Amino acid sequence: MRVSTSRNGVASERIAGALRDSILRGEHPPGTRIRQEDVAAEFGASRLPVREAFRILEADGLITLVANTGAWVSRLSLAECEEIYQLRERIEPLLLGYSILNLTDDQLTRLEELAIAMQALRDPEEFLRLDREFHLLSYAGATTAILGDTVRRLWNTTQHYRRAYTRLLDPDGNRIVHDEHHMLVAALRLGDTEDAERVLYGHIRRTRLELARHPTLFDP
Amino acid sequence: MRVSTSRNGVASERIAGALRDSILRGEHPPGTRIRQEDVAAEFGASRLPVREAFRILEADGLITLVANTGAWVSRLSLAECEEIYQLRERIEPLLLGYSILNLTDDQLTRLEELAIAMQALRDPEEFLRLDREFHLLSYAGATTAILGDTVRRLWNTTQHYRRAYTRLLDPDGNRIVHDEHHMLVAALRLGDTEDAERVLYGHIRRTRLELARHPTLFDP
DNA sequence: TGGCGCTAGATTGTATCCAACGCGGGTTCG
DNA sequence: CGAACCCGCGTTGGATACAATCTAGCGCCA
Repeated sequence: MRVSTSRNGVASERIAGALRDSILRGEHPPGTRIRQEDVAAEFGASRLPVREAFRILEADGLITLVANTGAWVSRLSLAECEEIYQLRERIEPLLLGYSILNLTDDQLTRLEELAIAMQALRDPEEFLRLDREFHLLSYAGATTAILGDTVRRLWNTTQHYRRAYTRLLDPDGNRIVHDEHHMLVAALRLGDTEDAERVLYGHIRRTRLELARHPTLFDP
Repeated sequence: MRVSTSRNGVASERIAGALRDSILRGEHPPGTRIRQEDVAAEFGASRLPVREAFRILEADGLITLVANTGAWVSRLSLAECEEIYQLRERIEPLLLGYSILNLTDDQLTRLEELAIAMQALRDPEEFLRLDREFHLLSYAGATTAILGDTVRRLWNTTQHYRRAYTRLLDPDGNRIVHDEHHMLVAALRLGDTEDAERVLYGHIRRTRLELARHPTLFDP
């Protein structure tokens, strides 16, 4: 999965990238209004590239545009979030299958490091970062374009709720998450596609069920 | 699945919608360059809303933008098309599962009409239109937002290649397609989710394998 | 007192104008 | 004769200026 580097120096894409990152970092929680002029001033540009950036982010599902009215950071209901997780359950094993046989030894080593490092973390923000790196790295062997982009979009739209969930979690109580990560690494090392896909499926599914047990995360 | 009607009168979205339709109708085959000024003149607008429309269509995967250079109607390789079909195999049964129990009698009747009507058609263009209506209607009972949009995007990006494939097909030789459609309708009528999902999976998978037997469709 | 309509301000949508970038043809030099 | 460079044109990218639309707050009236 090719990580789309800031493809070119065009302002609208730079702005879209920076805005995306700041939303993913949680600097603008769902429901926050984003004004064109504010963003334009922040980046020293006119409102024109900002509008194009908004279109890009709308397509990413990160913001919601209403004509003649404005832009807001997208909000998910619990039902929508479950929908996305069910999508992920079915898609990500496929992507992993494309990736598994092309992972290098260095990447496998890094995956194992990440799985170990995550166990010791107490800061939810750090966990979120490493967990994202872990899973996206496990897809790095896939050369697919559409599939990879789709998965990354699903990760992005749910990032805020993953953060909220991680926050209220006991850092020591989610041992099963780490077990699953280690099982995944083991299967990847063996090149055991079937096992890797099944572990990943269960990992995502379990998270979906956990999320559903905390509906208040989705209250406005 | 809610069909997104032209949400509002904003020029950029009207233009995007009209351009999308004309691409889906095959008026601009993959690889065709699309100039901002031409489109602006066609719609009696300035280039500004056209640029926003391009961003929308780029996110749809219908056109490909290159900074400072231009926009082209997106082209798919065989590998990418297979990727999309594998995605569809996994996603559309899920969407169908959301839909099946909410389909009305009228919708089921219409589905049966479509399945019958398609058998008699000799014009590939007509077949394409009805086949699309058939499948999207079978998802009409689903209230999901993200899932429905994702599926529609996958249909849109592959539309041209479905057309090309349909064209070189003997109208009488694809009897199995119609059998599958009828089996699907029967399962939907019974509310047999498992059977409906399996038939749909096989339908999409078989089409993928057929496409793979015609690699020349994807030559530039 | 509560609901409705109106107006002023803010915010978004569009058009016109200028700058920057890429591509292609022609020329020149090895 | 071929290849590299350079310049000019066409196309896209961006900024400013103006029009259209929405929201919020106020006053009026039942």
